[in-house]
This record gives sequence, structure tokens and C-alpha cells, in this order.
Amino acid sequence: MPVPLHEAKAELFRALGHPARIRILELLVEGDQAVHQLLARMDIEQSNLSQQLAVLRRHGLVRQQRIGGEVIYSLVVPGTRDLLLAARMVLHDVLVDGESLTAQLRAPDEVTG
Amino acid sequence: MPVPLHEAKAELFRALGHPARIRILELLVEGDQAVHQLLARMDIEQSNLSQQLAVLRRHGLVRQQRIGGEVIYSLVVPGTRDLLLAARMVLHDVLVDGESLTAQLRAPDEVTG
DNA sequence: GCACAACATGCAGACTTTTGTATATTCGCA
DNA sequence: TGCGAATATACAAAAGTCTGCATGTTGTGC
Repeated sequence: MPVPLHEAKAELFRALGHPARIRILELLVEGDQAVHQLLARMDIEQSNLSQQLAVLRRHGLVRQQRIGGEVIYSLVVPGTRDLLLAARMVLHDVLVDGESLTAQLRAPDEVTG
Repeated sequence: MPVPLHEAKAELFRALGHPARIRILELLVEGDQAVHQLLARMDIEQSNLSQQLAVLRRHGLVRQQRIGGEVIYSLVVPGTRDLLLAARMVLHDVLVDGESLTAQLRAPDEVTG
């Protein structure tokens, strides 16, 4: 590989490194959405949303599909959902407090959304 | 929530959005390591490594522990491993070709070459 | 106490990302 | 054919990131 894998992985994470893009992906996990639908749920400028969608597209995470006057976006890779879930768990553990948590070794408690 | 969760999640991803930091975490998944050990396996300036470690520390992903003349780093949250694995899967799917893959998942009949 | 090894931090220039405003493009419909 | 709704892109200022060099800090061994 000419480009080390770490580079690619880092780029993937950077693609997710923006609140708006996280939000978009989470909305798309719920199901495919037209741009104006996303916009309605996001408190962001229209052009900005479009830019963020472009970023996700460039990284191959979402796909666009023209239907009627709308453009429908959807997730390309199903694993995206798992990635977001994994992030949620890490985030939870880190926020709650990593140290006391590692001692506990995976409590079967539910993670709040 | 005062700070929307997306903000926090995005920050987590940004913390991972650098090749060196990915590499560090992957090395730490193998086991705890002193800074000079990491350095030996990373082709990076010492100060730079220190900075990247500081970033990971600030995000609560990594913990330091002084032993003798060395500083040993270790993962705070075990879930980090899963996060990296999830990322690897997404990355694989995206690289191999997201489109044909999801097509396959949705309509196993229509698979092109 | 001294010098040295192991890490950490301050700083500044180069580079990239972010975001709003303005402008294009595309499509459905009258 | 022209108009309006739905999206996309261009651009530039502001903000943030990255990285090497220089310098601090903190233990260790003598």
C-alpha cells in the first residue's frame, strides 16, 4: 500500500469529526432522507449542509439519488451504524470516568442515547 | 443537555483524526508502552509524539503512569479497541466499493461482475 | 550536587477547515 | 419556455491544526 492504513483510517475519523456530519449520519441511520428533510432537523445553513454532505460523499460514506425534485441521501456502508455505536460506548465510558469503569469491566447497564 | 451529544462525539472522532494518534492507540491495544517504545516504532519527532499523546490524554483516551525513569501509557477505555475495529470494517467496505456492496445486501440478485 | 536520560511544553510559520454570502445548476410544472 | 423550489458550488475571512525547534521539567545514577 502506498498510503499507510493509518492515514486512511485517520481520514475516515476526520470525516466524522464534525457535529453536523455526525448528526447527518445519525439521521440517515434512521432511514434515507431528502436534503430538505435533513435541513429541517438541523439548525444549519442550507449551503453549509450541502458542504457537509459533500464531505461525506467524498469519503464514500453516503450516496445521493435523485428522485423527483428531491435528492435523497442514504448510507453507503451499513457498518457506519456500528461505528457510531462504538463511539457512543467509548464516549460514555470516557465521560463517566474511565478509571472506575475499567475496574467494573463492562456493566450490563444500558447506555443512554 | 447543555452540550449536544453530537459535539462530544465529533470531538472524540477528531481526537482520532490523525495518523499518529491512530498508530499510538493501535500500539497501546497491543499492551502498555513507554514513550520511548512508542517513539521507536513510529518515525516521528519526539516532541510531536508528546503532543499527540497530550491530545489523547486531554480526551481521556489514554492514561500515563510514571514508573522509574519512564512514563508508561495505556488505554483508559477498553472499548477503544472495538472502535478501531469498527472503523476498519467501514474503511474496508468503503474502499472495496460501497456501492456494489450495499447493492448486494439489498438485492442479492442484481450483482454485477 | 551534577549531568544525563526521558518526557513535556511554548512558539510560530505553513497549511487546512469552517461558514456565510452570493451565485449556479437541475428539475417539475404551468 | 419560463418560473420557482431544491441543491450544489465558488469564494474569502476567520479559526483551527500540524510540526519542528528550542527550552522546561522531572527523575536517576554517580
